[in-house]
Parts: sequence; structure tokens; C-alpha cells
Amino acid sequence: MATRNIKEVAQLARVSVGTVSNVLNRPEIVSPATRERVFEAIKKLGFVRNEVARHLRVGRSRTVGLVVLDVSNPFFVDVAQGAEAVADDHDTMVVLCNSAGDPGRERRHLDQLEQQRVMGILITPVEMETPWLEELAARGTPVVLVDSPATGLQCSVAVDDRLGGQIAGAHLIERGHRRIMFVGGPPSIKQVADRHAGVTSAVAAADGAVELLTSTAPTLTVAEGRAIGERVAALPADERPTAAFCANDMMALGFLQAMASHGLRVPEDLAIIGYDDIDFAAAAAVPLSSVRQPRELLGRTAIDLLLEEVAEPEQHRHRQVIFQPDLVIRESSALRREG
Amino acid sequence: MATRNIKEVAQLARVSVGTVSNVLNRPEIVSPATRERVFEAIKKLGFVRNEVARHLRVGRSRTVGLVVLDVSNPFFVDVAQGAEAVADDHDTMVVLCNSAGDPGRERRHLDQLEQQRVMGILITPVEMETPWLEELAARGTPVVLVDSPATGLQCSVAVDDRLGGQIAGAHLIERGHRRIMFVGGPPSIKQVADRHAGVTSAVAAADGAVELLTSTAPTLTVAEGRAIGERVAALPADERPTAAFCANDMMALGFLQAMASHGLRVPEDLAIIGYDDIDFAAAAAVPLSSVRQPRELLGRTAIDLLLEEVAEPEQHRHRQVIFQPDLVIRESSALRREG
DNA sequence: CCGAGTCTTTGAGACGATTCAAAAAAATCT
DNA sequence: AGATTTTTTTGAATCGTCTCAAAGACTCGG
Repeated sequence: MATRNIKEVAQLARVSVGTVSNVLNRPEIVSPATRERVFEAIKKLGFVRNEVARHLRVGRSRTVGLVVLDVSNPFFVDVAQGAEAVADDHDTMVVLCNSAGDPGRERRHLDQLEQQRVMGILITPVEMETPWLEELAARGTPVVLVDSPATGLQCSVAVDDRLGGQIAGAHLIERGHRRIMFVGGPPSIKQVADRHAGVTSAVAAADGAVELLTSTAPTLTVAEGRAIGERVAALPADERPTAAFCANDMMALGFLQAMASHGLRVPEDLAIIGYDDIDFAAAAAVPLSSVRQPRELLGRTAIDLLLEEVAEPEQHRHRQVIFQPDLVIRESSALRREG
Repeated sequence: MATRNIKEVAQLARVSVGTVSNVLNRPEIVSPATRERVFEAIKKLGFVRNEVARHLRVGRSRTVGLVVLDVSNPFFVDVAQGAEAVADDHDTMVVLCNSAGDPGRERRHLDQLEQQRVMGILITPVEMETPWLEELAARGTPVVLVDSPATGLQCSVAVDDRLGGQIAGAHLIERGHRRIMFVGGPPSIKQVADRHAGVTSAVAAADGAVELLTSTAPTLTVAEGRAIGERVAALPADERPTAAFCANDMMALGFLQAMASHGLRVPEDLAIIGYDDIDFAAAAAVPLSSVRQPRELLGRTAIDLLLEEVAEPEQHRHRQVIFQPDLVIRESSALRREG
């Protein structure tokens, strides 16, 4: 009810508001006696500094926004935790926003964050073209793209998704698969497009010996993975692919569930490989092979870049950091008989 | 770089700042011609309203804080999504904070949120005693406890964890288990204590026929579940429990992994039942039985209570909403031979 | 063309903290 | 004690927006 302000504290401590502010921000320049008196007044009144007013005056906030594609995907949670760990050491707060793959939601979150004058924004954009983000950056809110390479106008951290797709494809081909399916999402999402391009190139390298099917879903969720899996399971065995490369682990888990519920064995009837290597991949019905990304590191690096830009806006040069994915082989893509 | 303010807009549109403010907040009272002129100026300058200043003046923010025990537990993510869905309809932002079970982190998040003068706070407290929260509420920030019943001084939403524990225990006993282990976390966490109390009462109802072992871990994570699982798997078969009731699904998944890696079959050698029924439970190596909670509904209801309190602070009566859990039986606790 | 109503627009305070030049007080030196 | 330096404290201006009483600009009937 009664929120006290600095003035009331000053009154009670019989000092000026300037002094109270000093006690709060630079206690060492205030004489011990006065300082003590002010602290007492603060405690007695239950005064809590109004960060909003402070921010208005000082001009910069200690909050960064992190807008992700899907909070229910543990991959993004891990990225967020990486970012938060670094933010913690810098007395900074990370607010996590979920665009849920919807450009409208993404836009609304960005507007809100800009209105709040956050220190900066980390974002996994829904779409490849990001004119809004560039305008936003031009207006003064630093932006770092996460898991998505930038055009050069901003910083970015990403993992080489093309390489990831290639690794996954090469692995399946090496295991003897000749009919592979890419279980993907909307090609408008850069990650999906790149992973697809990667597996395509692996298939091309096999010189026509391997066939690649492609399915797309509107979202990269467990439910969509399951739906596609159901359709695949319903195919006659000779039309069915022998391996599926899923655009992420969520889809792979759904796909796997569909196999199980149709009595198809993994990897014998159909091998599966996912992407991200979320913790749940290892705990799946059949432990899931996956292309691993350095999840926490992505988050840490993203916020490092942001903090760097905020600290020295002048001489900051935008950078594109790219990490390499690697392959984690588990049971879902274990060895298959040749031919 | 150049952040424009309302004054610059006013200048360019040749109106007073008051008029610009009116265009922003009550466009209908401004004449169409002027309104148009102002909109043009806004667009031309790329003006973005400073929510910080607005908030300072207006006094209330459109942000609520949600402090959860563990963001990497999908249970809390689902709760958050429920809350966010409602918030969205009220032009309100939810900021998700992770206490990670650490009272210090929790405290720091609360301080930060209070300093930001958020509209209110939804929280799953780390500890049962919540004097801070009561002080916080007394100072004017409404608090709703989530998944934890309140003392009456604030609103709360919760699920009857004692009943949940009882259901789980009764189920295992009915399946013929006579040596059951509770794989728990710190008893200082109310949910853990209640679930334990529940299973204890179920065992008591079996009149001495059933033995209950209890293990505790510092956190409710997959890793801890696995660690306890390792220890259990190492026991000689006749000392080993025949069933484990885990305090949440994360632990259950870890426990299950430990069984698998030691070659113990689930449910034949050891049955497992988890708690929360997160989506990954169904996709586990052995689909996991679990006590289901209405996750999104918890979040929705919590923020509903908060919005209600904010809307009419005077006549608001604190309420304690309690939901019932239910049992989802899957393979991990499937039928076991009698005796 | 006047006066009484409507509509619009204006602009001077808030809101709560920070800053910083300047005043006041205390300490140090002749 | 008086002058000089150092340490503390003061308080007015500022950040960007909203509010609201009051002024100004119209409209319309008589």
C-alpha cells in the first residue's frame, strides 16, 4: 500500500534527498554517522528504491530481453540459462519472451521490450528477413541474433546448421540407409532450411545412390513429429524410408512415439536422428542420436557480445560467431545391416 | 542512438505535448486532422513511447513476475505458458525468473521485481516459511503463491500434493509392491514434504504390510534422480525396493536411466512412478506412470487471482484454490505378479 | 451577431531518483 | 585565531510522460 520514497527517508533521517541518494549509490562519500541514520530510516520505513525512476534519470536499464522461438523446447531453456548465468555476474536481469514461432507475437514482444528501453535484445527470429530488427537496432537498442547468422549489421552467434545436417546425413548414409526422410518444419525458419540443405548435400555426395524425401510441418513440436510419424508408419514397408532425420529433438521424440505406437522397431525398421541433443533425448524410449549444439555456450556468448557492445558502443565492431555442431550416436541410429 | 521523445514529436507536428499524449492514449478525443499530423510525425521520427517514464507517472506497471523453482523442468514452463496466455489477453507481460531452488537467487529476483514496481508476483517459493513474501505483500506488491498453499495472507493455487502422494502409494501397493522407496528432494520444499506425507499415509493404511524407504536429494533434477538410482541399482536384489515413487518426473527419468544402465528391467525388477506428468514422461525409455497436475491451469488461475486483486484491491478477499491430481498409469508401473 | 454549449488544445505541475555545482562544516596548518 | 584545505551536505534541475483545469475555437439557435 504505502510505498515510501526517498523524500520520506530524507525527512525521517533529517538529511536532504541528495544525501539519501548518495547513501544508496556511493555510501563511502557519506560520513558514517549520517549513513547510519539513513540506513535506519530506510529500514524503519521499509523503503525500496524505485528502479523505474532511477532508470528514467540514468537512462540505461539493467535488463536484457531474450526472445526465443519456443520456450517449451529445452534447447532454448538451456540457451537462456547460459545467458542468465553471465547476466547474473553483471547485475543484469534476463527476461525471457516466447514468440512461439509466431511473427505477430514476436513483434509484440519486441515492441514491449523497446518501450521498456531494455539494455538490449537477444533473439532467435521467426523469419529470415529481419528488417524490424535492423530498424530497432538503428533506433538504439542493440540486438544480437541467436542461433541465426546476421547480415553484418548486428552481432550474432550461431551453430553451423548446414554442417550439422551434413553430418547427420553422412552418418545415416554410412550406416547403409538409402532412403532417408527429412522431417522438417517451415523452410522460412533459417535453421530448418540450413539443416535441410546440409542433408541434401550429403545425399548429393552419395551420387544418386540415396533418395531423400522431405516433409514439412508448420511447427517444430512433438505433436507435429508424431503426426508425420503416423503418416510414415502407415506407408507400406517398401515405400517407407529406412531413416528419418528430424529438424529437432522435439520432433524426433514425437516421431519415435509414433513408431512405437505402430509397432515399428527403432532402429531396425527405421532409424532416427534428431537435432540439439536436449537432455531428454538420451532418456527417450530408444535413446536418440542427435546433432549436438553447445546450448549454454550459445547463450553465454550472445550476452557477452551484447554487454561488449553496450560497454563501448563507439568502437564496437559487429561480430558473427559460429560454432561447430557434433554428432552424438545413440541407439536410435545404431548399426544397420549393409544393403 | 537517437531516441526521440514526445516533445520532439509535438514540435514536428506543431502541437503541444499534451496533444501528443492524448493521441497516444485517447486518440478519439483528438480531431482527425491533428491526430493524423501527430501520427505522421511519430512515424517520421521513429518515435517509440518510453514506457519507463509512463510507468513512473502512472504508477502501475503492466508486468508481472513469475518466479519458479526450476526453469529446466517442463512442468514450470507449462505453468508459465498458462500464465502467459492469460496475461496476453490483458496486455500484460510475464517475466520468468528462475530461483533454481536457491533462496539467495529467489531473494535477489524478488528484490529486483519489487524495485521495478511490477504489478504483482507469482511464485513457487523455495521454502515453506515465507516471511519475506508477506512483507513484500504488505509493502504493496500483490503476491500469489503457485503450487503451494498460502497461510491466508495471500492468494494461492495449488494441487493437493498429499492426495497425489497417496494415490501414487495406493497404486503401487495395489500392484503388489511391499517395499517402496520415496525418491525425494529437500523436505523443506513443501511439495516434497506433502508428497512424502501422502505416500506415508498410503503405506500406513496398508497396516504394516508395506515398508517405505526414503531418500532425499538436494535438488529435484534428472542428475539427482540418476544418482539415487545408481545407489539403488547397486543394492543386492533382496534389499532393493520393488518400486520407486519419485518426487517429480525429472527425478523419475534420471532414476529410470540408472536402471537401464544397470540392466534392471522396468517395471519387472523395479516399478517407477513419477509426478507432474510432463510431456516427456510419455516419451521415456519406458513410458512413465505419473501423477498428473493441471499445469497450464495452475498458471492461468494464479494470474487470474492476481489480476483480480489488482483490479479491486479494496474488496479483494484472498483465496486458496486447490486442484486435484490424478493418476496416469503407463508401462513403468504396469501390473506385477501378486506376492 | 451574441451567448451558450460543444469540441479541441494547451501547458504547468506531478511521478521518484540522480547529479553536480555550490554552500556549509570540519579538519589542518601558520 | 585566521587562513586554507578537505570533507560533507545541500537543493535545484533533469529524465519523458500523463493529467487536468483552463483557455481557445467552433457550432448553432435566436
